[in-house]
Amino acid sequence: MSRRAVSANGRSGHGSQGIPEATIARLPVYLRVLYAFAEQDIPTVSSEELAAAAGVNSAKLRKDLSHLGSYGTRGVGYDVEYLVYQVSRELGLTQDWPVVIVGAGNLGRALANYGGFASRGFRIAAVLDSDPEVVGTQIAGHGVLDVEQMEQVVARHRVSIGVIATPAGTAQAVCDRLVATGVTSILNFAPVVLNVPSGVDVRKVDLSIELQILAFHAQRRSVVRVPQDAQAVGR
Amino acid sequence: MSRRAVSANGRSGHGSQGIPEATIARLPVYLRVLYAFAEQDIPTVSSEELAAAAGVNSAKLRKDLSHLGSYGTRGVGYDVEYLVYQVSRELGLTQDWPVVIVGAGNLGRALANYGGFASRGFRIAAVLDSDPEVVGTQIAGHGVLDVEQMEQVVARHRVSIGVIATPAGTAQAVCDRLVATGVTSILNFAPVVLNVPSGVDVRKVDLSIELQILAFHAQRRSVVRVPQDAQAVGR
DNA sequence: CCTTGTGAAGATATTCACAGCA
DNA sequence: TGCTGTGAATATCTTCACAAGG
Repeated sequence: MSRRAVSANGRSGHGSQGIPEATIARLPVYLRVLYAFAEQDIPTVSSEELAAAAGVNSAKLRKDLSHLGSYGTRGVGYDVEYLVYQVSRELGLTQDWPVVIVGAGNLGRALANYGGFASRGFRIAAVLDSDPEVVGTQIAGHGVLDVEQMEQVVARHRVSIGVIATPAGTAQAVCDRLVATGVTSILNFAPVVLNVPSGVDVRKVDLSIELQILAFHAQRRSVVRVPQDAQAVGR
Repeated sequence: MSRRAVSANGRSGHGSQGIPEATIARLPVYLRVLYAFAEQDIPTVSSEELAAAAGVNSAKLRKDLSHLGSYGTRGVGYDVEYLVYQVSRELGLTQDWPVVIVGAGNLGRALANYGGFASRGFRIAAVLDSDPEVVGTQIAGHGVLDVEQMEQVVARHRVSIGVIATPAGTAQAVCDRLVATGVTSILNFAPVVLNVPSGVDVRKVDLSIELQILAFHAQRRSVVRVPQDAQAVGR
């Protein structure tokens, strides 16, 4: 799956320390499901219900949540509102994260228009591109700026998260430049392995890798006909 | 990380059996790097070189490759061409995978235009949408078809991989319908947990989850100033 | 009672370190 | 000699199963 750079054992000084990476990766899913429960005005959920909705088993969910603290009530379950707050806080979503998107092609446009982007904590500070044809056009309410303005944009909006949606060929150069301006978290959609100095966190989203993993399993299925129930599914 | 449904221990009859899931997830990266070496006409690579380019450590790379067989030469390294072939074969990329994309919004368009899509094994059989405004328009050389034609398209092109690029609200319905027509591998871009019967493999790509994981680490970094070298990076 | 929180067991994954072979 | 392939050691993650507690 994805790339992780920072070793994540910074051991925070306050309450919770050393939350496992695998747990971190699931918290956003729990959070989304919790919001769904909240919207239906459901006040409390059991680990069983939450787990089912999130597609994991309940022991795992309980252990995950136990890393944040003891926020449940035995015999009852978890208070939805309260847990939303605690998970949000743990993920750092109680603060605002200005994001800069580099690359205003099809993908950049899709990202800028993606609803879940603006919601809950993330805000597009700017969309940048190097193509003079594209610079100046309007995308999701943002005028596309020239990539030359990266330094000013990052400084002015205190951007710490950069999204790379450029072609593979320019991704490393864009990345270097983002890092040079002080961006320390990068989400990379270009199909290349980025080289970054230590202290910079890179995550990768790669369509073709996902497809290839699917192909592997599909092939496997068609080669050996799997016995009826030698399969497990995420509920 | 991502979701995996099939338990993947089908134990194939021929040479290789039981390749770990973590290894499978890295093979596409190795493959991409190998292609880059091949393009530069480099005939052989050591595990050290390959690992560096792929952003992993060399012991891991060697162990990964050892699951496919003994394709290296001690004292020399791996033959690039040969390894490309072996990895491709293992991933099932020596055959053609027709893919149907459901949802022709910004994201669907971006996916259809994504170059790496058409390359190496994957072929867009059709792009479907339910919006009469969109049906009939042209995307990346494909006329958008009505989602009502899903069954015919899947049958005619023997599609086994479906990509869901619809809004969250309709994703489950689209998924159910794909499954009903016989699609057993699904790549989901909608921010929902899909329910599928056993035997169907779902992978999820979720922008906002990746952002939230980045936010967690970014917050962590800003709260506790990490000692200079208590960090490890993917090269 | 019912459900959380968690030690302990088990399963996977990573890394080390070196034997074995070209 | 140099690099692969791999047992053994370690670290991480998942699952079980039950004590603790509202």
